[in-house]
Amino acid sequence: MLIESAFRYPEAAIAATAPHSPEVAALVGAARPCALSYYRANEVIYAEGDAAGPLYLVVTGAVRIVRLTPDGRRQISAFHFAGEVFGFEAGAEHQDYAESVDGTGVQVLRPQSASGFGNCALALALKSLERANRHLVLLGRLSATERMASFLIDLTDRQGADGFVGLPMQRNDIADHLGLTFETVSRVLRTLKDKHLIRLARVDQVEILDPDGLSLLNA
Amino acid sequence: MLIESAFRYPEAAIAATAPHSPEVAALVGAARPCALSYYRANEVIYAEGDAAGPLYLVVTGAVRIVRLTPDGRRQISAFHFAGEVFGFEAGAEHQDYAESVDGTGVQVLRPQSASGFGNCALALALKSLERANRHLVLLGRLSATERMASFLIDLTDRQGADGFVGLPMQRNDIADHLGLTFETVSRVLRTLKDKHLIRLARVDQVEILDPDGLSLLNA
DNA sequence: CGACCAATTGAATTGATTCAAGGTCCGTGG
DNA sequence: CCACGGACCTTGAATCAATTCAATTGGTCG
Repeated sequence: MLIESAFRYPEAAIAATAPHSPEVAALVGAARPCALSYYRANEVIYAEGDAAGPLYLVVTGAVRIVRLTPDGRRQISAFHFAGEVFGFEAGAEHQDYAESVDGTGVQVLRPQSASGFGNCALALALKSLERANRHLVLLGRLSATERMASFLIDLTDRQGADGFVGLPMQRNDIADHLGLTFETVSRVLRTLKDKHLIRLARVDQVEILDPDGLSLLNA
Repeated sequence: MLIESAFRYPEAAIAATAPHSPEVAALVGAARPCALSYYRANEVIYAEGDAAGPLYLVVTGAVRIVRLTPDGRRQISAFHFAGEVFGFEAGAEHQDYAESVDGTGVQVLRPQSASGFGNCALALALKSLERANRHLVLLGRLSATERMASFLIDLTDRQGADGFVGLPMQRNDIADHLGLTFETVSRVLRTLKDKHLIRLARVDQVEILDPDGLSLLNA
């Protein structure tokens, strides 16, 4: 949907491979070695209509998975960070877009032994399904504040950080992920700040001051 | 969550097996024969915390998949009808409830050959994922009217009916699936009726008068 | 420095909810 | 057979959370 070129990068430019979960390690083992691609911000990794098949491992950076309504409204079904796998598709063609959020290194995974790959893929597909199902609750039943609290807690858990959470995506992306407008995202962050639950160290970095307080808002 | 007993029923009481999709047929082939259970309305098929593993094939009736927030708000992540498979779970324990909506026959599927079963399961798990992702767009970005139109079109497609759609679940269930209140569901159905897009033959049966008109509202 | 894009903040609007009556349907018991 | 009770559904009026519209501020890059 945006700029298209995805040029190769010297592997050295990509940070040391993130530690993988057992499921990801198994999948990588069952895949044959493929290109490691680097994308700058807002490039298309695959588009709606592209042939599905290979999976993708995020090595560095962040990826957003995007669906558009016919009239252009946007829903980001998920973000993926280093160590996570995306690209699952039921049919022959992708129904969504995968785009880099920031500078992003992506490893393509193609099946080596068909059966082994499939079995590893199942575990990860089920994780994606679980994620999606939890997000359905968020979109269907949580208030704006609760959505943001959930999102921040989720990011904290996945980034395994020290109380700081990176927000590499812009407010608009967060809004389209949480089913809100970017103005509301901005306002909610302000109220969380006013309640001393978070601190906005930078526009793209949040410090979690009170994880328990945030959890109470979570749902 | 509700009444617990699930008694066995004579197989004859259950209508002739619905024609299965190729994926479902393959899964049934790779499963060892297991109990066919009958549930009356609003019984629990599995609960949050129950051990995951087996899959379930809906033979007759309808099933709802439910998640609850800590304070009791409810999101129905999916409905399943005859010929559909549910019960996918990433971890060892279910994170949601499966409940019968009306009188429902369910076939339990347990792996016979581990690998064959897993490969068949992947295709169906991906279908569930695709469904969930489409529902994310509905919850995140569609208006109440659009949600209802989408829901009715989806049911039409899945029930393969002649312009009539059964609504075996009550308004409250529809609301908790579409992220609305039951009053809003009622009101939206009224406005669709006033626009001559549908007719409420009975409270649980909708006639689609103008599929194209509905599709225009779809998104 | 100036231009541009993203983020914040404020004020007015609105779609959906909440609260509150009724109405309909159906099974049960007199 | 019909009256009653309860569960579900419909409809109306008032409210509210989030959006829309509109500036303004902040940050980055040539």
